[in-house]
Amino acid sequence: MSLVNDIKLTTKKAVDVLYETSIDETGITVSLTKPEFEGDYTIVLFALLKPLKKSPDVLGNELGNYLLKNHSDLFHSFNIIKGFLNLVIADTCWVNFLSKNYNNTNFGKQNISHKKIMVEYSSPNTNKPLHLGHLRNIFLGWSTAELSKATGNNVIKSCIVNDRGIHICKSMIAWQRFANNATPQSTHTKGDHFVGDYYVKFNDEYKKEIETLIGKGVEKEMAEKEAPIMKAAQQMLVDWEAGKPDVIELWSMMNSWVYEGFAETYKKIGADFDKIYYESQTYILGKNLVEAGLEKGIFYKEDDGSIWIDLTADGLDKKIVRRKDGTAVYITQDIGLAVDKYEEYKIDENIYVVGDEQNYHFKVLKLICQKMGLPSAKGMYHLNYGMVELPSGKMKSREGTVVDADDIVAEMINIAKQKTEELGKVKDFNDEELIDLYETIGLGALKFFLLRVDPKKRMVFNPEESIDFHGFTGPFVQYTYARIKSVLRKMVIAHGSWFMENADANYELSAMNYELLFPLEKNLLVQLEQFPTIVAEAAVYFDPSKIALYVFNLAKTFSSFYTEHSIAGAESEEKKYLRYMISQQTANIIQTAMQLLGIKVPERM
RNA sequence: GGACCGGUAGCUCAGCUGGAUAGAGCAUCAGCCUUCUAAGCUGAGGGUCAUUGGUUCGAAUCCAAUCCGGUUCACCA
Repeated sequence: MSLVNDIKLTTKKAVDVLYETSIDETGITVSLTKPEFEGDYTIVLFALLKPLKKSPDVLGNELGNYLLKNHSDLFHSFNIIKGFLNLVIADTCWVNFLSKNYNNTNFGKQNISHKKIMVEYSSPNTNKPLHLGHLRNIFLGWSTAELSKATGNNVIKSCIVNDRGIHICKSMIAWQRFANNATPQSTHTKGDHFVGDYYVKFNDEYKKEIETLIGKGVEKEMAEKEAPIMKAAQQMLVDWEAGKPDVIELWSMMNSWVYEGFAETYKKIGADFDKIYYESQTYILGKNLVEAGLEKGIFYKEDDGSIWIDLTADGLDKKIVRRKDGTAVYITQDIGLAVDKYEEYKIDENIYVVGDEQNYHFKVLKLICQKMGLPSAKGMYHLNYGMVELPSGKMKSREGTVVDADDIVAEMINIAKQKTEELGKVKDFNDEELIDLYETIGLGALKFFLLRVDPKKRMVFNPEESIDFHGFTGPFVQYTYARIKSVLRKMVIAHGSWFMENADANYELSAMNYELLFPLEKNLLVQLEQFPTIVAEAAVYFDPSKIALYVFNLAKTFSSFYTEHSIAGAESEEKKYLRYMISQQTANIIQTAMQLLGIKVPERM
């Protein structure tokens, strides 16, 4: 139970007793007291004035006096400024909180929700390597899943591999024609990059063929349709769905190259999945469902044989669900997959982490599932996020402006290496420890950068200015953690671990009085206490940026505190224990918060 | 054209379920390492919260209109 909640509930009770009026505690606004006023938390009285027919001063005084008298364990004093009732929380309350939780490495994790949730993320196409946009997706999906777990849910991380479709056929055609049987091994190229090169090659050839046709006097639109290489790709898709052995063989071989490449990247960035779906396996179920829907009259057939659904009555358009040549489109397999997931896991919620450019697609998908009466429609939620853009605008693979995932990861790690070497603080590390540290910092910087902004908003990445290691960044938080751990190690050496681990027992709570906590100590305690609330909020809104912001602010406050007050050399034994406990809990929370973002923290850096 | 999303400091972003004088980081400038790690700390400058109107005790926050930017409405995925 959070302190803010306690304040709300006691206030509700106070109003009940004092005025015999029942109010909803969610209607009580409790906020942090502004630094320029005395107090920790503030009850905003305006909303209560009318129903209780009181002036701000009278209500504030009556309420304040009641709270003080009946909850002296919680409140120390109060003051009223205009319509704001500022409450000073009792120091014993803070210290009790601290001694109860400072050694709990799971503090912040809670058991308040019990749903079965699938989070689908990453979901790559197997025709090209991952790029920066995928990284935002992956970090967001992974973190969201962990946040959901941290509030008690049973979470299944899943991934749909888009391993079939016309785009895959494009790489296949290009490889057939231009590769001379080259392989990733023979060219020493990472498999996903290798296949991606042929996807690019296809588009180059396609463009050339269009130009040739236009040169012969063919209309542009016609040329795009009739280019031989495109025809070949389309034929290959038909052959694939028909199960033509040589096509299937080529397809499996090229996909296996891509999977090897992806596996390497996933391992590097710490992505993992409990269940992997392949579109090549779900699309048939989708096609069958379309067939069934056609019989039920949910879909209709055009004269050319294509199958559609008319959503104009719902304010949307008509949507194709099967091509005239009988092959499945993107949405066909998504219908199948939704059913598949539900049948196997009976999930309460089915979260799709997919970019906001597909908002319309998911609106349509959910609507189709609803119209088909599928139980899986209910829990569908499209967790959409904004695109990662360059200062010049959208990343475009055709213009070569895509920031490759492997490249940016390698670059971040390299920058971490350079900076670490410049600072020269870990000269005694062996090679293994160094590599580990560079990865921790480099990936920490990258993940934090991508997770610190509201997922819903599109974000700009400027490759010219490399990602910062100062300020609101992963390395700053990691550095704060390393500094805390350094102090804690020294204190354990000086006092012995048993002594420090039982700091609360050695600390005389009774000696506390209000003047004892310095502002920075108090600020830290206030922030530490809020952590579980932040975790719950971030989980509910699927928003890791709330964690990033919180942990940064915590680290910032700690850094000020660290500069202002000595921990190991505190002015009294009491203060030493107090600050030890504060430091210990801050470290624990930083570690937990960063873990929820998928970021490791180093003991030294 | 329809639908949806966004516009806050030079730049990148918080704040948006209405509350006190709108906050961070970067960049700029000025300070701080014989004291627990300076990837740090302290301070300064920097704002018509796109515009206009409305709702009310109170609006960056809610509503409407307008302007600007984006996404989408594919027999691509």
